[in-house]
Amino acid sequence: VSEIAGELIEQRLKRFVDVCRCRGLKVTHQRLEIFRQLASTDAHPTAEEIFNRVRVQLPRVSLDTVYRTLATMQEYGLIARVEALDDRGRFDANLERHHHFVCTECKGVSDFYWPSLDVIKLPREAKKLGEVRQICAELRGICTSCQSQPG
Amino acid sequence: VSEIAGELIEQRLKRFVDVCRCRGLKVTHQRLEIFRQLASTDAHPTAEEIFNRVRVQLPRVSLDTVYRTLATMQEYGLIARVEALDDRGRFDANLERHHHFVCTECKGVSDFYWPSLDVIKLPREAKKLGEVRQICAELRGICTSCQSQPG
DNA sequence: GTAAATGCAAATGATTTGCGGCTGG
DNA sequence: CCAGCCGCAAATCATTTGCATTTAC
Repeated sequence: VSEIAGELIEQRLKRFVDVCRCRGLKVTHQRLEIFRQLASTDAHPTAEEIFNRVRVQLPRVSLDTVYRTLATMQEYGLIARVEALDDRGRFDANLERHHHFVCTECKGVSDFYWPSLDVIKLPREAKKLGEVRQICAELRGICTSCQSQPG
Repeated sequence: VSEIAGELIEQRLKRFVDVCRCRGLKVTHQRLEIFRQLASTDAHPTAEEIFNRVRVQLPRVSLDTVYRTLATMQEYGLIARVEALDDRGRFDANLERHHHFVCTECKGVSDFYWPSLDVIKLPREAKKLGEVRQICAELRGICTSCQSQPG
């Protein structure tokens, strides 16, 4: 979990605004701020975490707007929804093909890249199940942060 | 999604009863029937689906008992909980190390085995995130059944 | 007999929705 | 202007919990 470069945030925001304009989505303060918060982190926040951050800038925003906005953004391919180990949905503005490391201790999710997985040979048995479009890897283990702070 | 051999079901039930006895879990009708239903399918049913099947044999069973029982069984390593594409939890009596094929159309989950994934070289980047204990692969695509029945 | 398990009903927590008012284009 | 968006409050859906009763061992 680290900072996202301001340059990358700007680039993501630009694309966001462009896509909204092209597709007829209104660029409201709420949508901008929700997207900005998501684009500024790689921590895969939940809707509630995003809500709490957006609140600082827009105190009148409501949690249901955050949910509605995240759902809309996902529909339009502007963000991704991550299925994590705990029950709540988590969101991600990183749309580059990547995989997840999930800490079984703190439930934190980190991204990593693994291009060779896209050209790996699948077991015959798997191919028989259907047409495979994507291979998603999830590494489970203990993150460095949890290793250093036992308990 | 196919039938499970009666022999395998019996084997799973035997282990279930043995583990319950050893660990002091009472072998109730409800627990037996819930486990039997789960051991008899590879369709990764939800709690509600299991409830509906168990109901046929035990009409007085309640949904909360099914939830409680599934949670207990998971704690004792008797079954596994599967995180799927939709929101509800799904359960599995197959405890052999395996991976999942998820159909993005019908949300169905199928098991397959991929032993070579356990000895694969991880990207350096991934190793830096923490101690990897397990690699879980999820293949996403269209299952043969959805391919043949378009719509 | 007794602790654990169950059924019932009510609570919870995340997410969704109906609706009247607000606002970006 | 006005369709789309928002905030509010109430609904929904999966899952959990408190409690009195029943049951496996």
